[in-house]
Amino acid sequence: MTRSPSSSTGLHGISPASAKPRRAAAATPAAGARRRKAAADAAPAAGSTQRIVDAVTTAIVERRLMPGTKLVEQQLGDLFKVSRTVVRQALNQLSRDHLVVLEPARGAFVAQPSVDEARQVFEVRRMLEQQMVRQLCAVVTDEQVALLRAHLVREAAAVERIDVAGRTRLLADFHVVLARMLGNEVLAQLLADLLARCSLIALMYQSAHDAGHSAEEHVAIVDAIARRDARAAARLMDSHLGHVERNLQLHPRAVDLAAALALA
Amino acid sequence: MTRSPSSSTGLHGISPASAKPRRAAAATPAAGARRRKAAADAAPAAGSTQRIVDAVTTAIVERRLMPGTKLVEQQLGDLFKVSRTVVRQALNQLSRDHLVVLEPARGAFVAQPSVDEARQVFEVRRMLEQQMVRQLCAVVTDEQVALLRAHLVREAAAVERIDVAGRTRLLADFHVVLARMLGNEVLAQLLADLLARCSLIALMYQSAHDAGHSAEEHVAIVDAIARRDARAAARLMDSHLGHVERNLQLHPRAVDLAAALALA
DNA sequence: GGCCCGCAAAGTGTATACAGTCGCGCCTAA
DNA sequence: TTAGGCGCGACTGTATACACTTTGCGGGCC
Repeated sequence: MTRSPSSSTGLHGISPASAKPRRAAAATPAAGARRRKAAADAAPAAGSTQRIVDAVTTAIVERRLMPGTKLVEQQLGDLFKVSRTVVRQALNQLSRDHLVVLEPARGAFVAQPSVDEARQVFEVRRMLEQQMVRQLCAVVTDEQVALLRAHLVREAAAVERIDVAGRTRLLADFHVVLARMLGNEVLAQLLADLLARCSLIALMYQSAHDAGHSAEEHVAIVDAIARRDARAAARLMDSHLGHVERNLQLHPRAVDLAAALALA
Repeated sequence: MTRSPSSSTGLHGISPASAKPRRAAAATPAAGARRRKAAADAAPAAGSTQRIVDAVTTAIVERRLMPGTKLVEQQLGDLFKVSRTVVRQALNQLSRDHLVVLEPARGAFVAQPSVDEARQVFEVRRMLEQQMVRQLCAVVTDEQVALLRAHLVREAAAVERIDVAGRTRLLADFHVVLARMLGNEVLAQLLADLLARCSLIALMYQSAHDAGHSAEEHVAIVDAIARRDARAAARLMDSHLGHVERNLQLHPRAVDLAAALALA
């Protein structure tokens, strides 16, 4: 199977499409040695298109681009010093990830996931991840459990030092790591997709997502996996996702706008 | 939420991306009020890009484009009377659906899913669909059951008259219809994605996929759903997917090429 | 005073032009 | 005869140019 040598087994940014090989700049003469990379953020030497995708993705996830914001092509092109052609490719990829919405002849906008969509995404996650941990209990090795615990340590550290960006990424990556341990790349990428959408959702409906609580629940899940207790692991994962979803303010939320307008 | 008014509730072609609004030709002068919808195949009056995506998708699924075939941009552009720009957008979408692989600076090729990938796709389908039918049993209405039975009738008819293309589409759509009945569009699109990949996989590793057998199993699943027997439905769905996967020749299959070469 | 029409600026959709890369065949030399 | 290098053709990647659509605004009309 011809797969490009990207995708180290380690965790990466949230950006869902980034996981795949995608595109590598070829014809750009001057694109060789642009290498900056702040933290563990955007892949440094990716193709022009991917660079834009990553930048916009992290910008959205880190709340620097609010939902509904219009993304003008020429504007982005100027910022990244590329032509609209490349920008359009990036926007297409982003729309594929449901992070931006393309309105024909009107432009690209940062997506505003509806409450329904949010619920549906969580529903799918519950289906997938419950089964995932259940199966993982059957095949997991002690070394893998150790890797999970190492991840939990990093999570705790990020929570401790109030590193919002890092902790968000780690909390999401936890779920992708679980998928990878099943050796199922398809599942992992699917989940990465869903997690990116979850980030955007959480961003819109966030009330007070207690990161510490999530981290604790991750610990409990890993404990269950370590005991190979499939039943408990599945139940814990289910309740974990339930907590995360319930922390969002999507449940009752102004059914009639009369009340909402009265407030304003 | 602002959703374009596409996506009638009815079933559509297999093409996974097609489900989404995507793109509607705007700048084309002659693109005003073309609305036809012949069978349920390729939408005739979609945007230029979508037209190409649909055409290539059905071409792949109907075995008119074999895996590994190179898709030259200019060539497609000539065929569809559009510029390479549009063709490239279409190829990008197709690569997003895993139906074609884009090799940087080399071109686009019809994907050749590996055995591993095939197994992973089926694994994910099993996870999703087992839970799906289980939940469906809890909420399904009698009318929905009637709709399912109607679908089964169409399946049987297609099997009867040996309409290969139609029957392939209907057998796949069955699963998407189930997803839609949960009211979960996210799940439905995810599943549509996976099903398109399955079509390509089946195409590569097809031994003797007995359509009649699949149709019968669909009947059994619907029966279980009609009885609201979640346990049985989940079990039947699992075994159904197991049968489909086992019918593919991916399991033992020439581990060392010595034997393969000896045969040749 | 309010509504409708038309115009101009901004922005998207598509086509075309150009630059760089890959692959293949030919030609040369051992 | 064969291995290796070189050049040319074909094709991809990117930038630019142009056509069309949308939209905000101002003036005329009711």
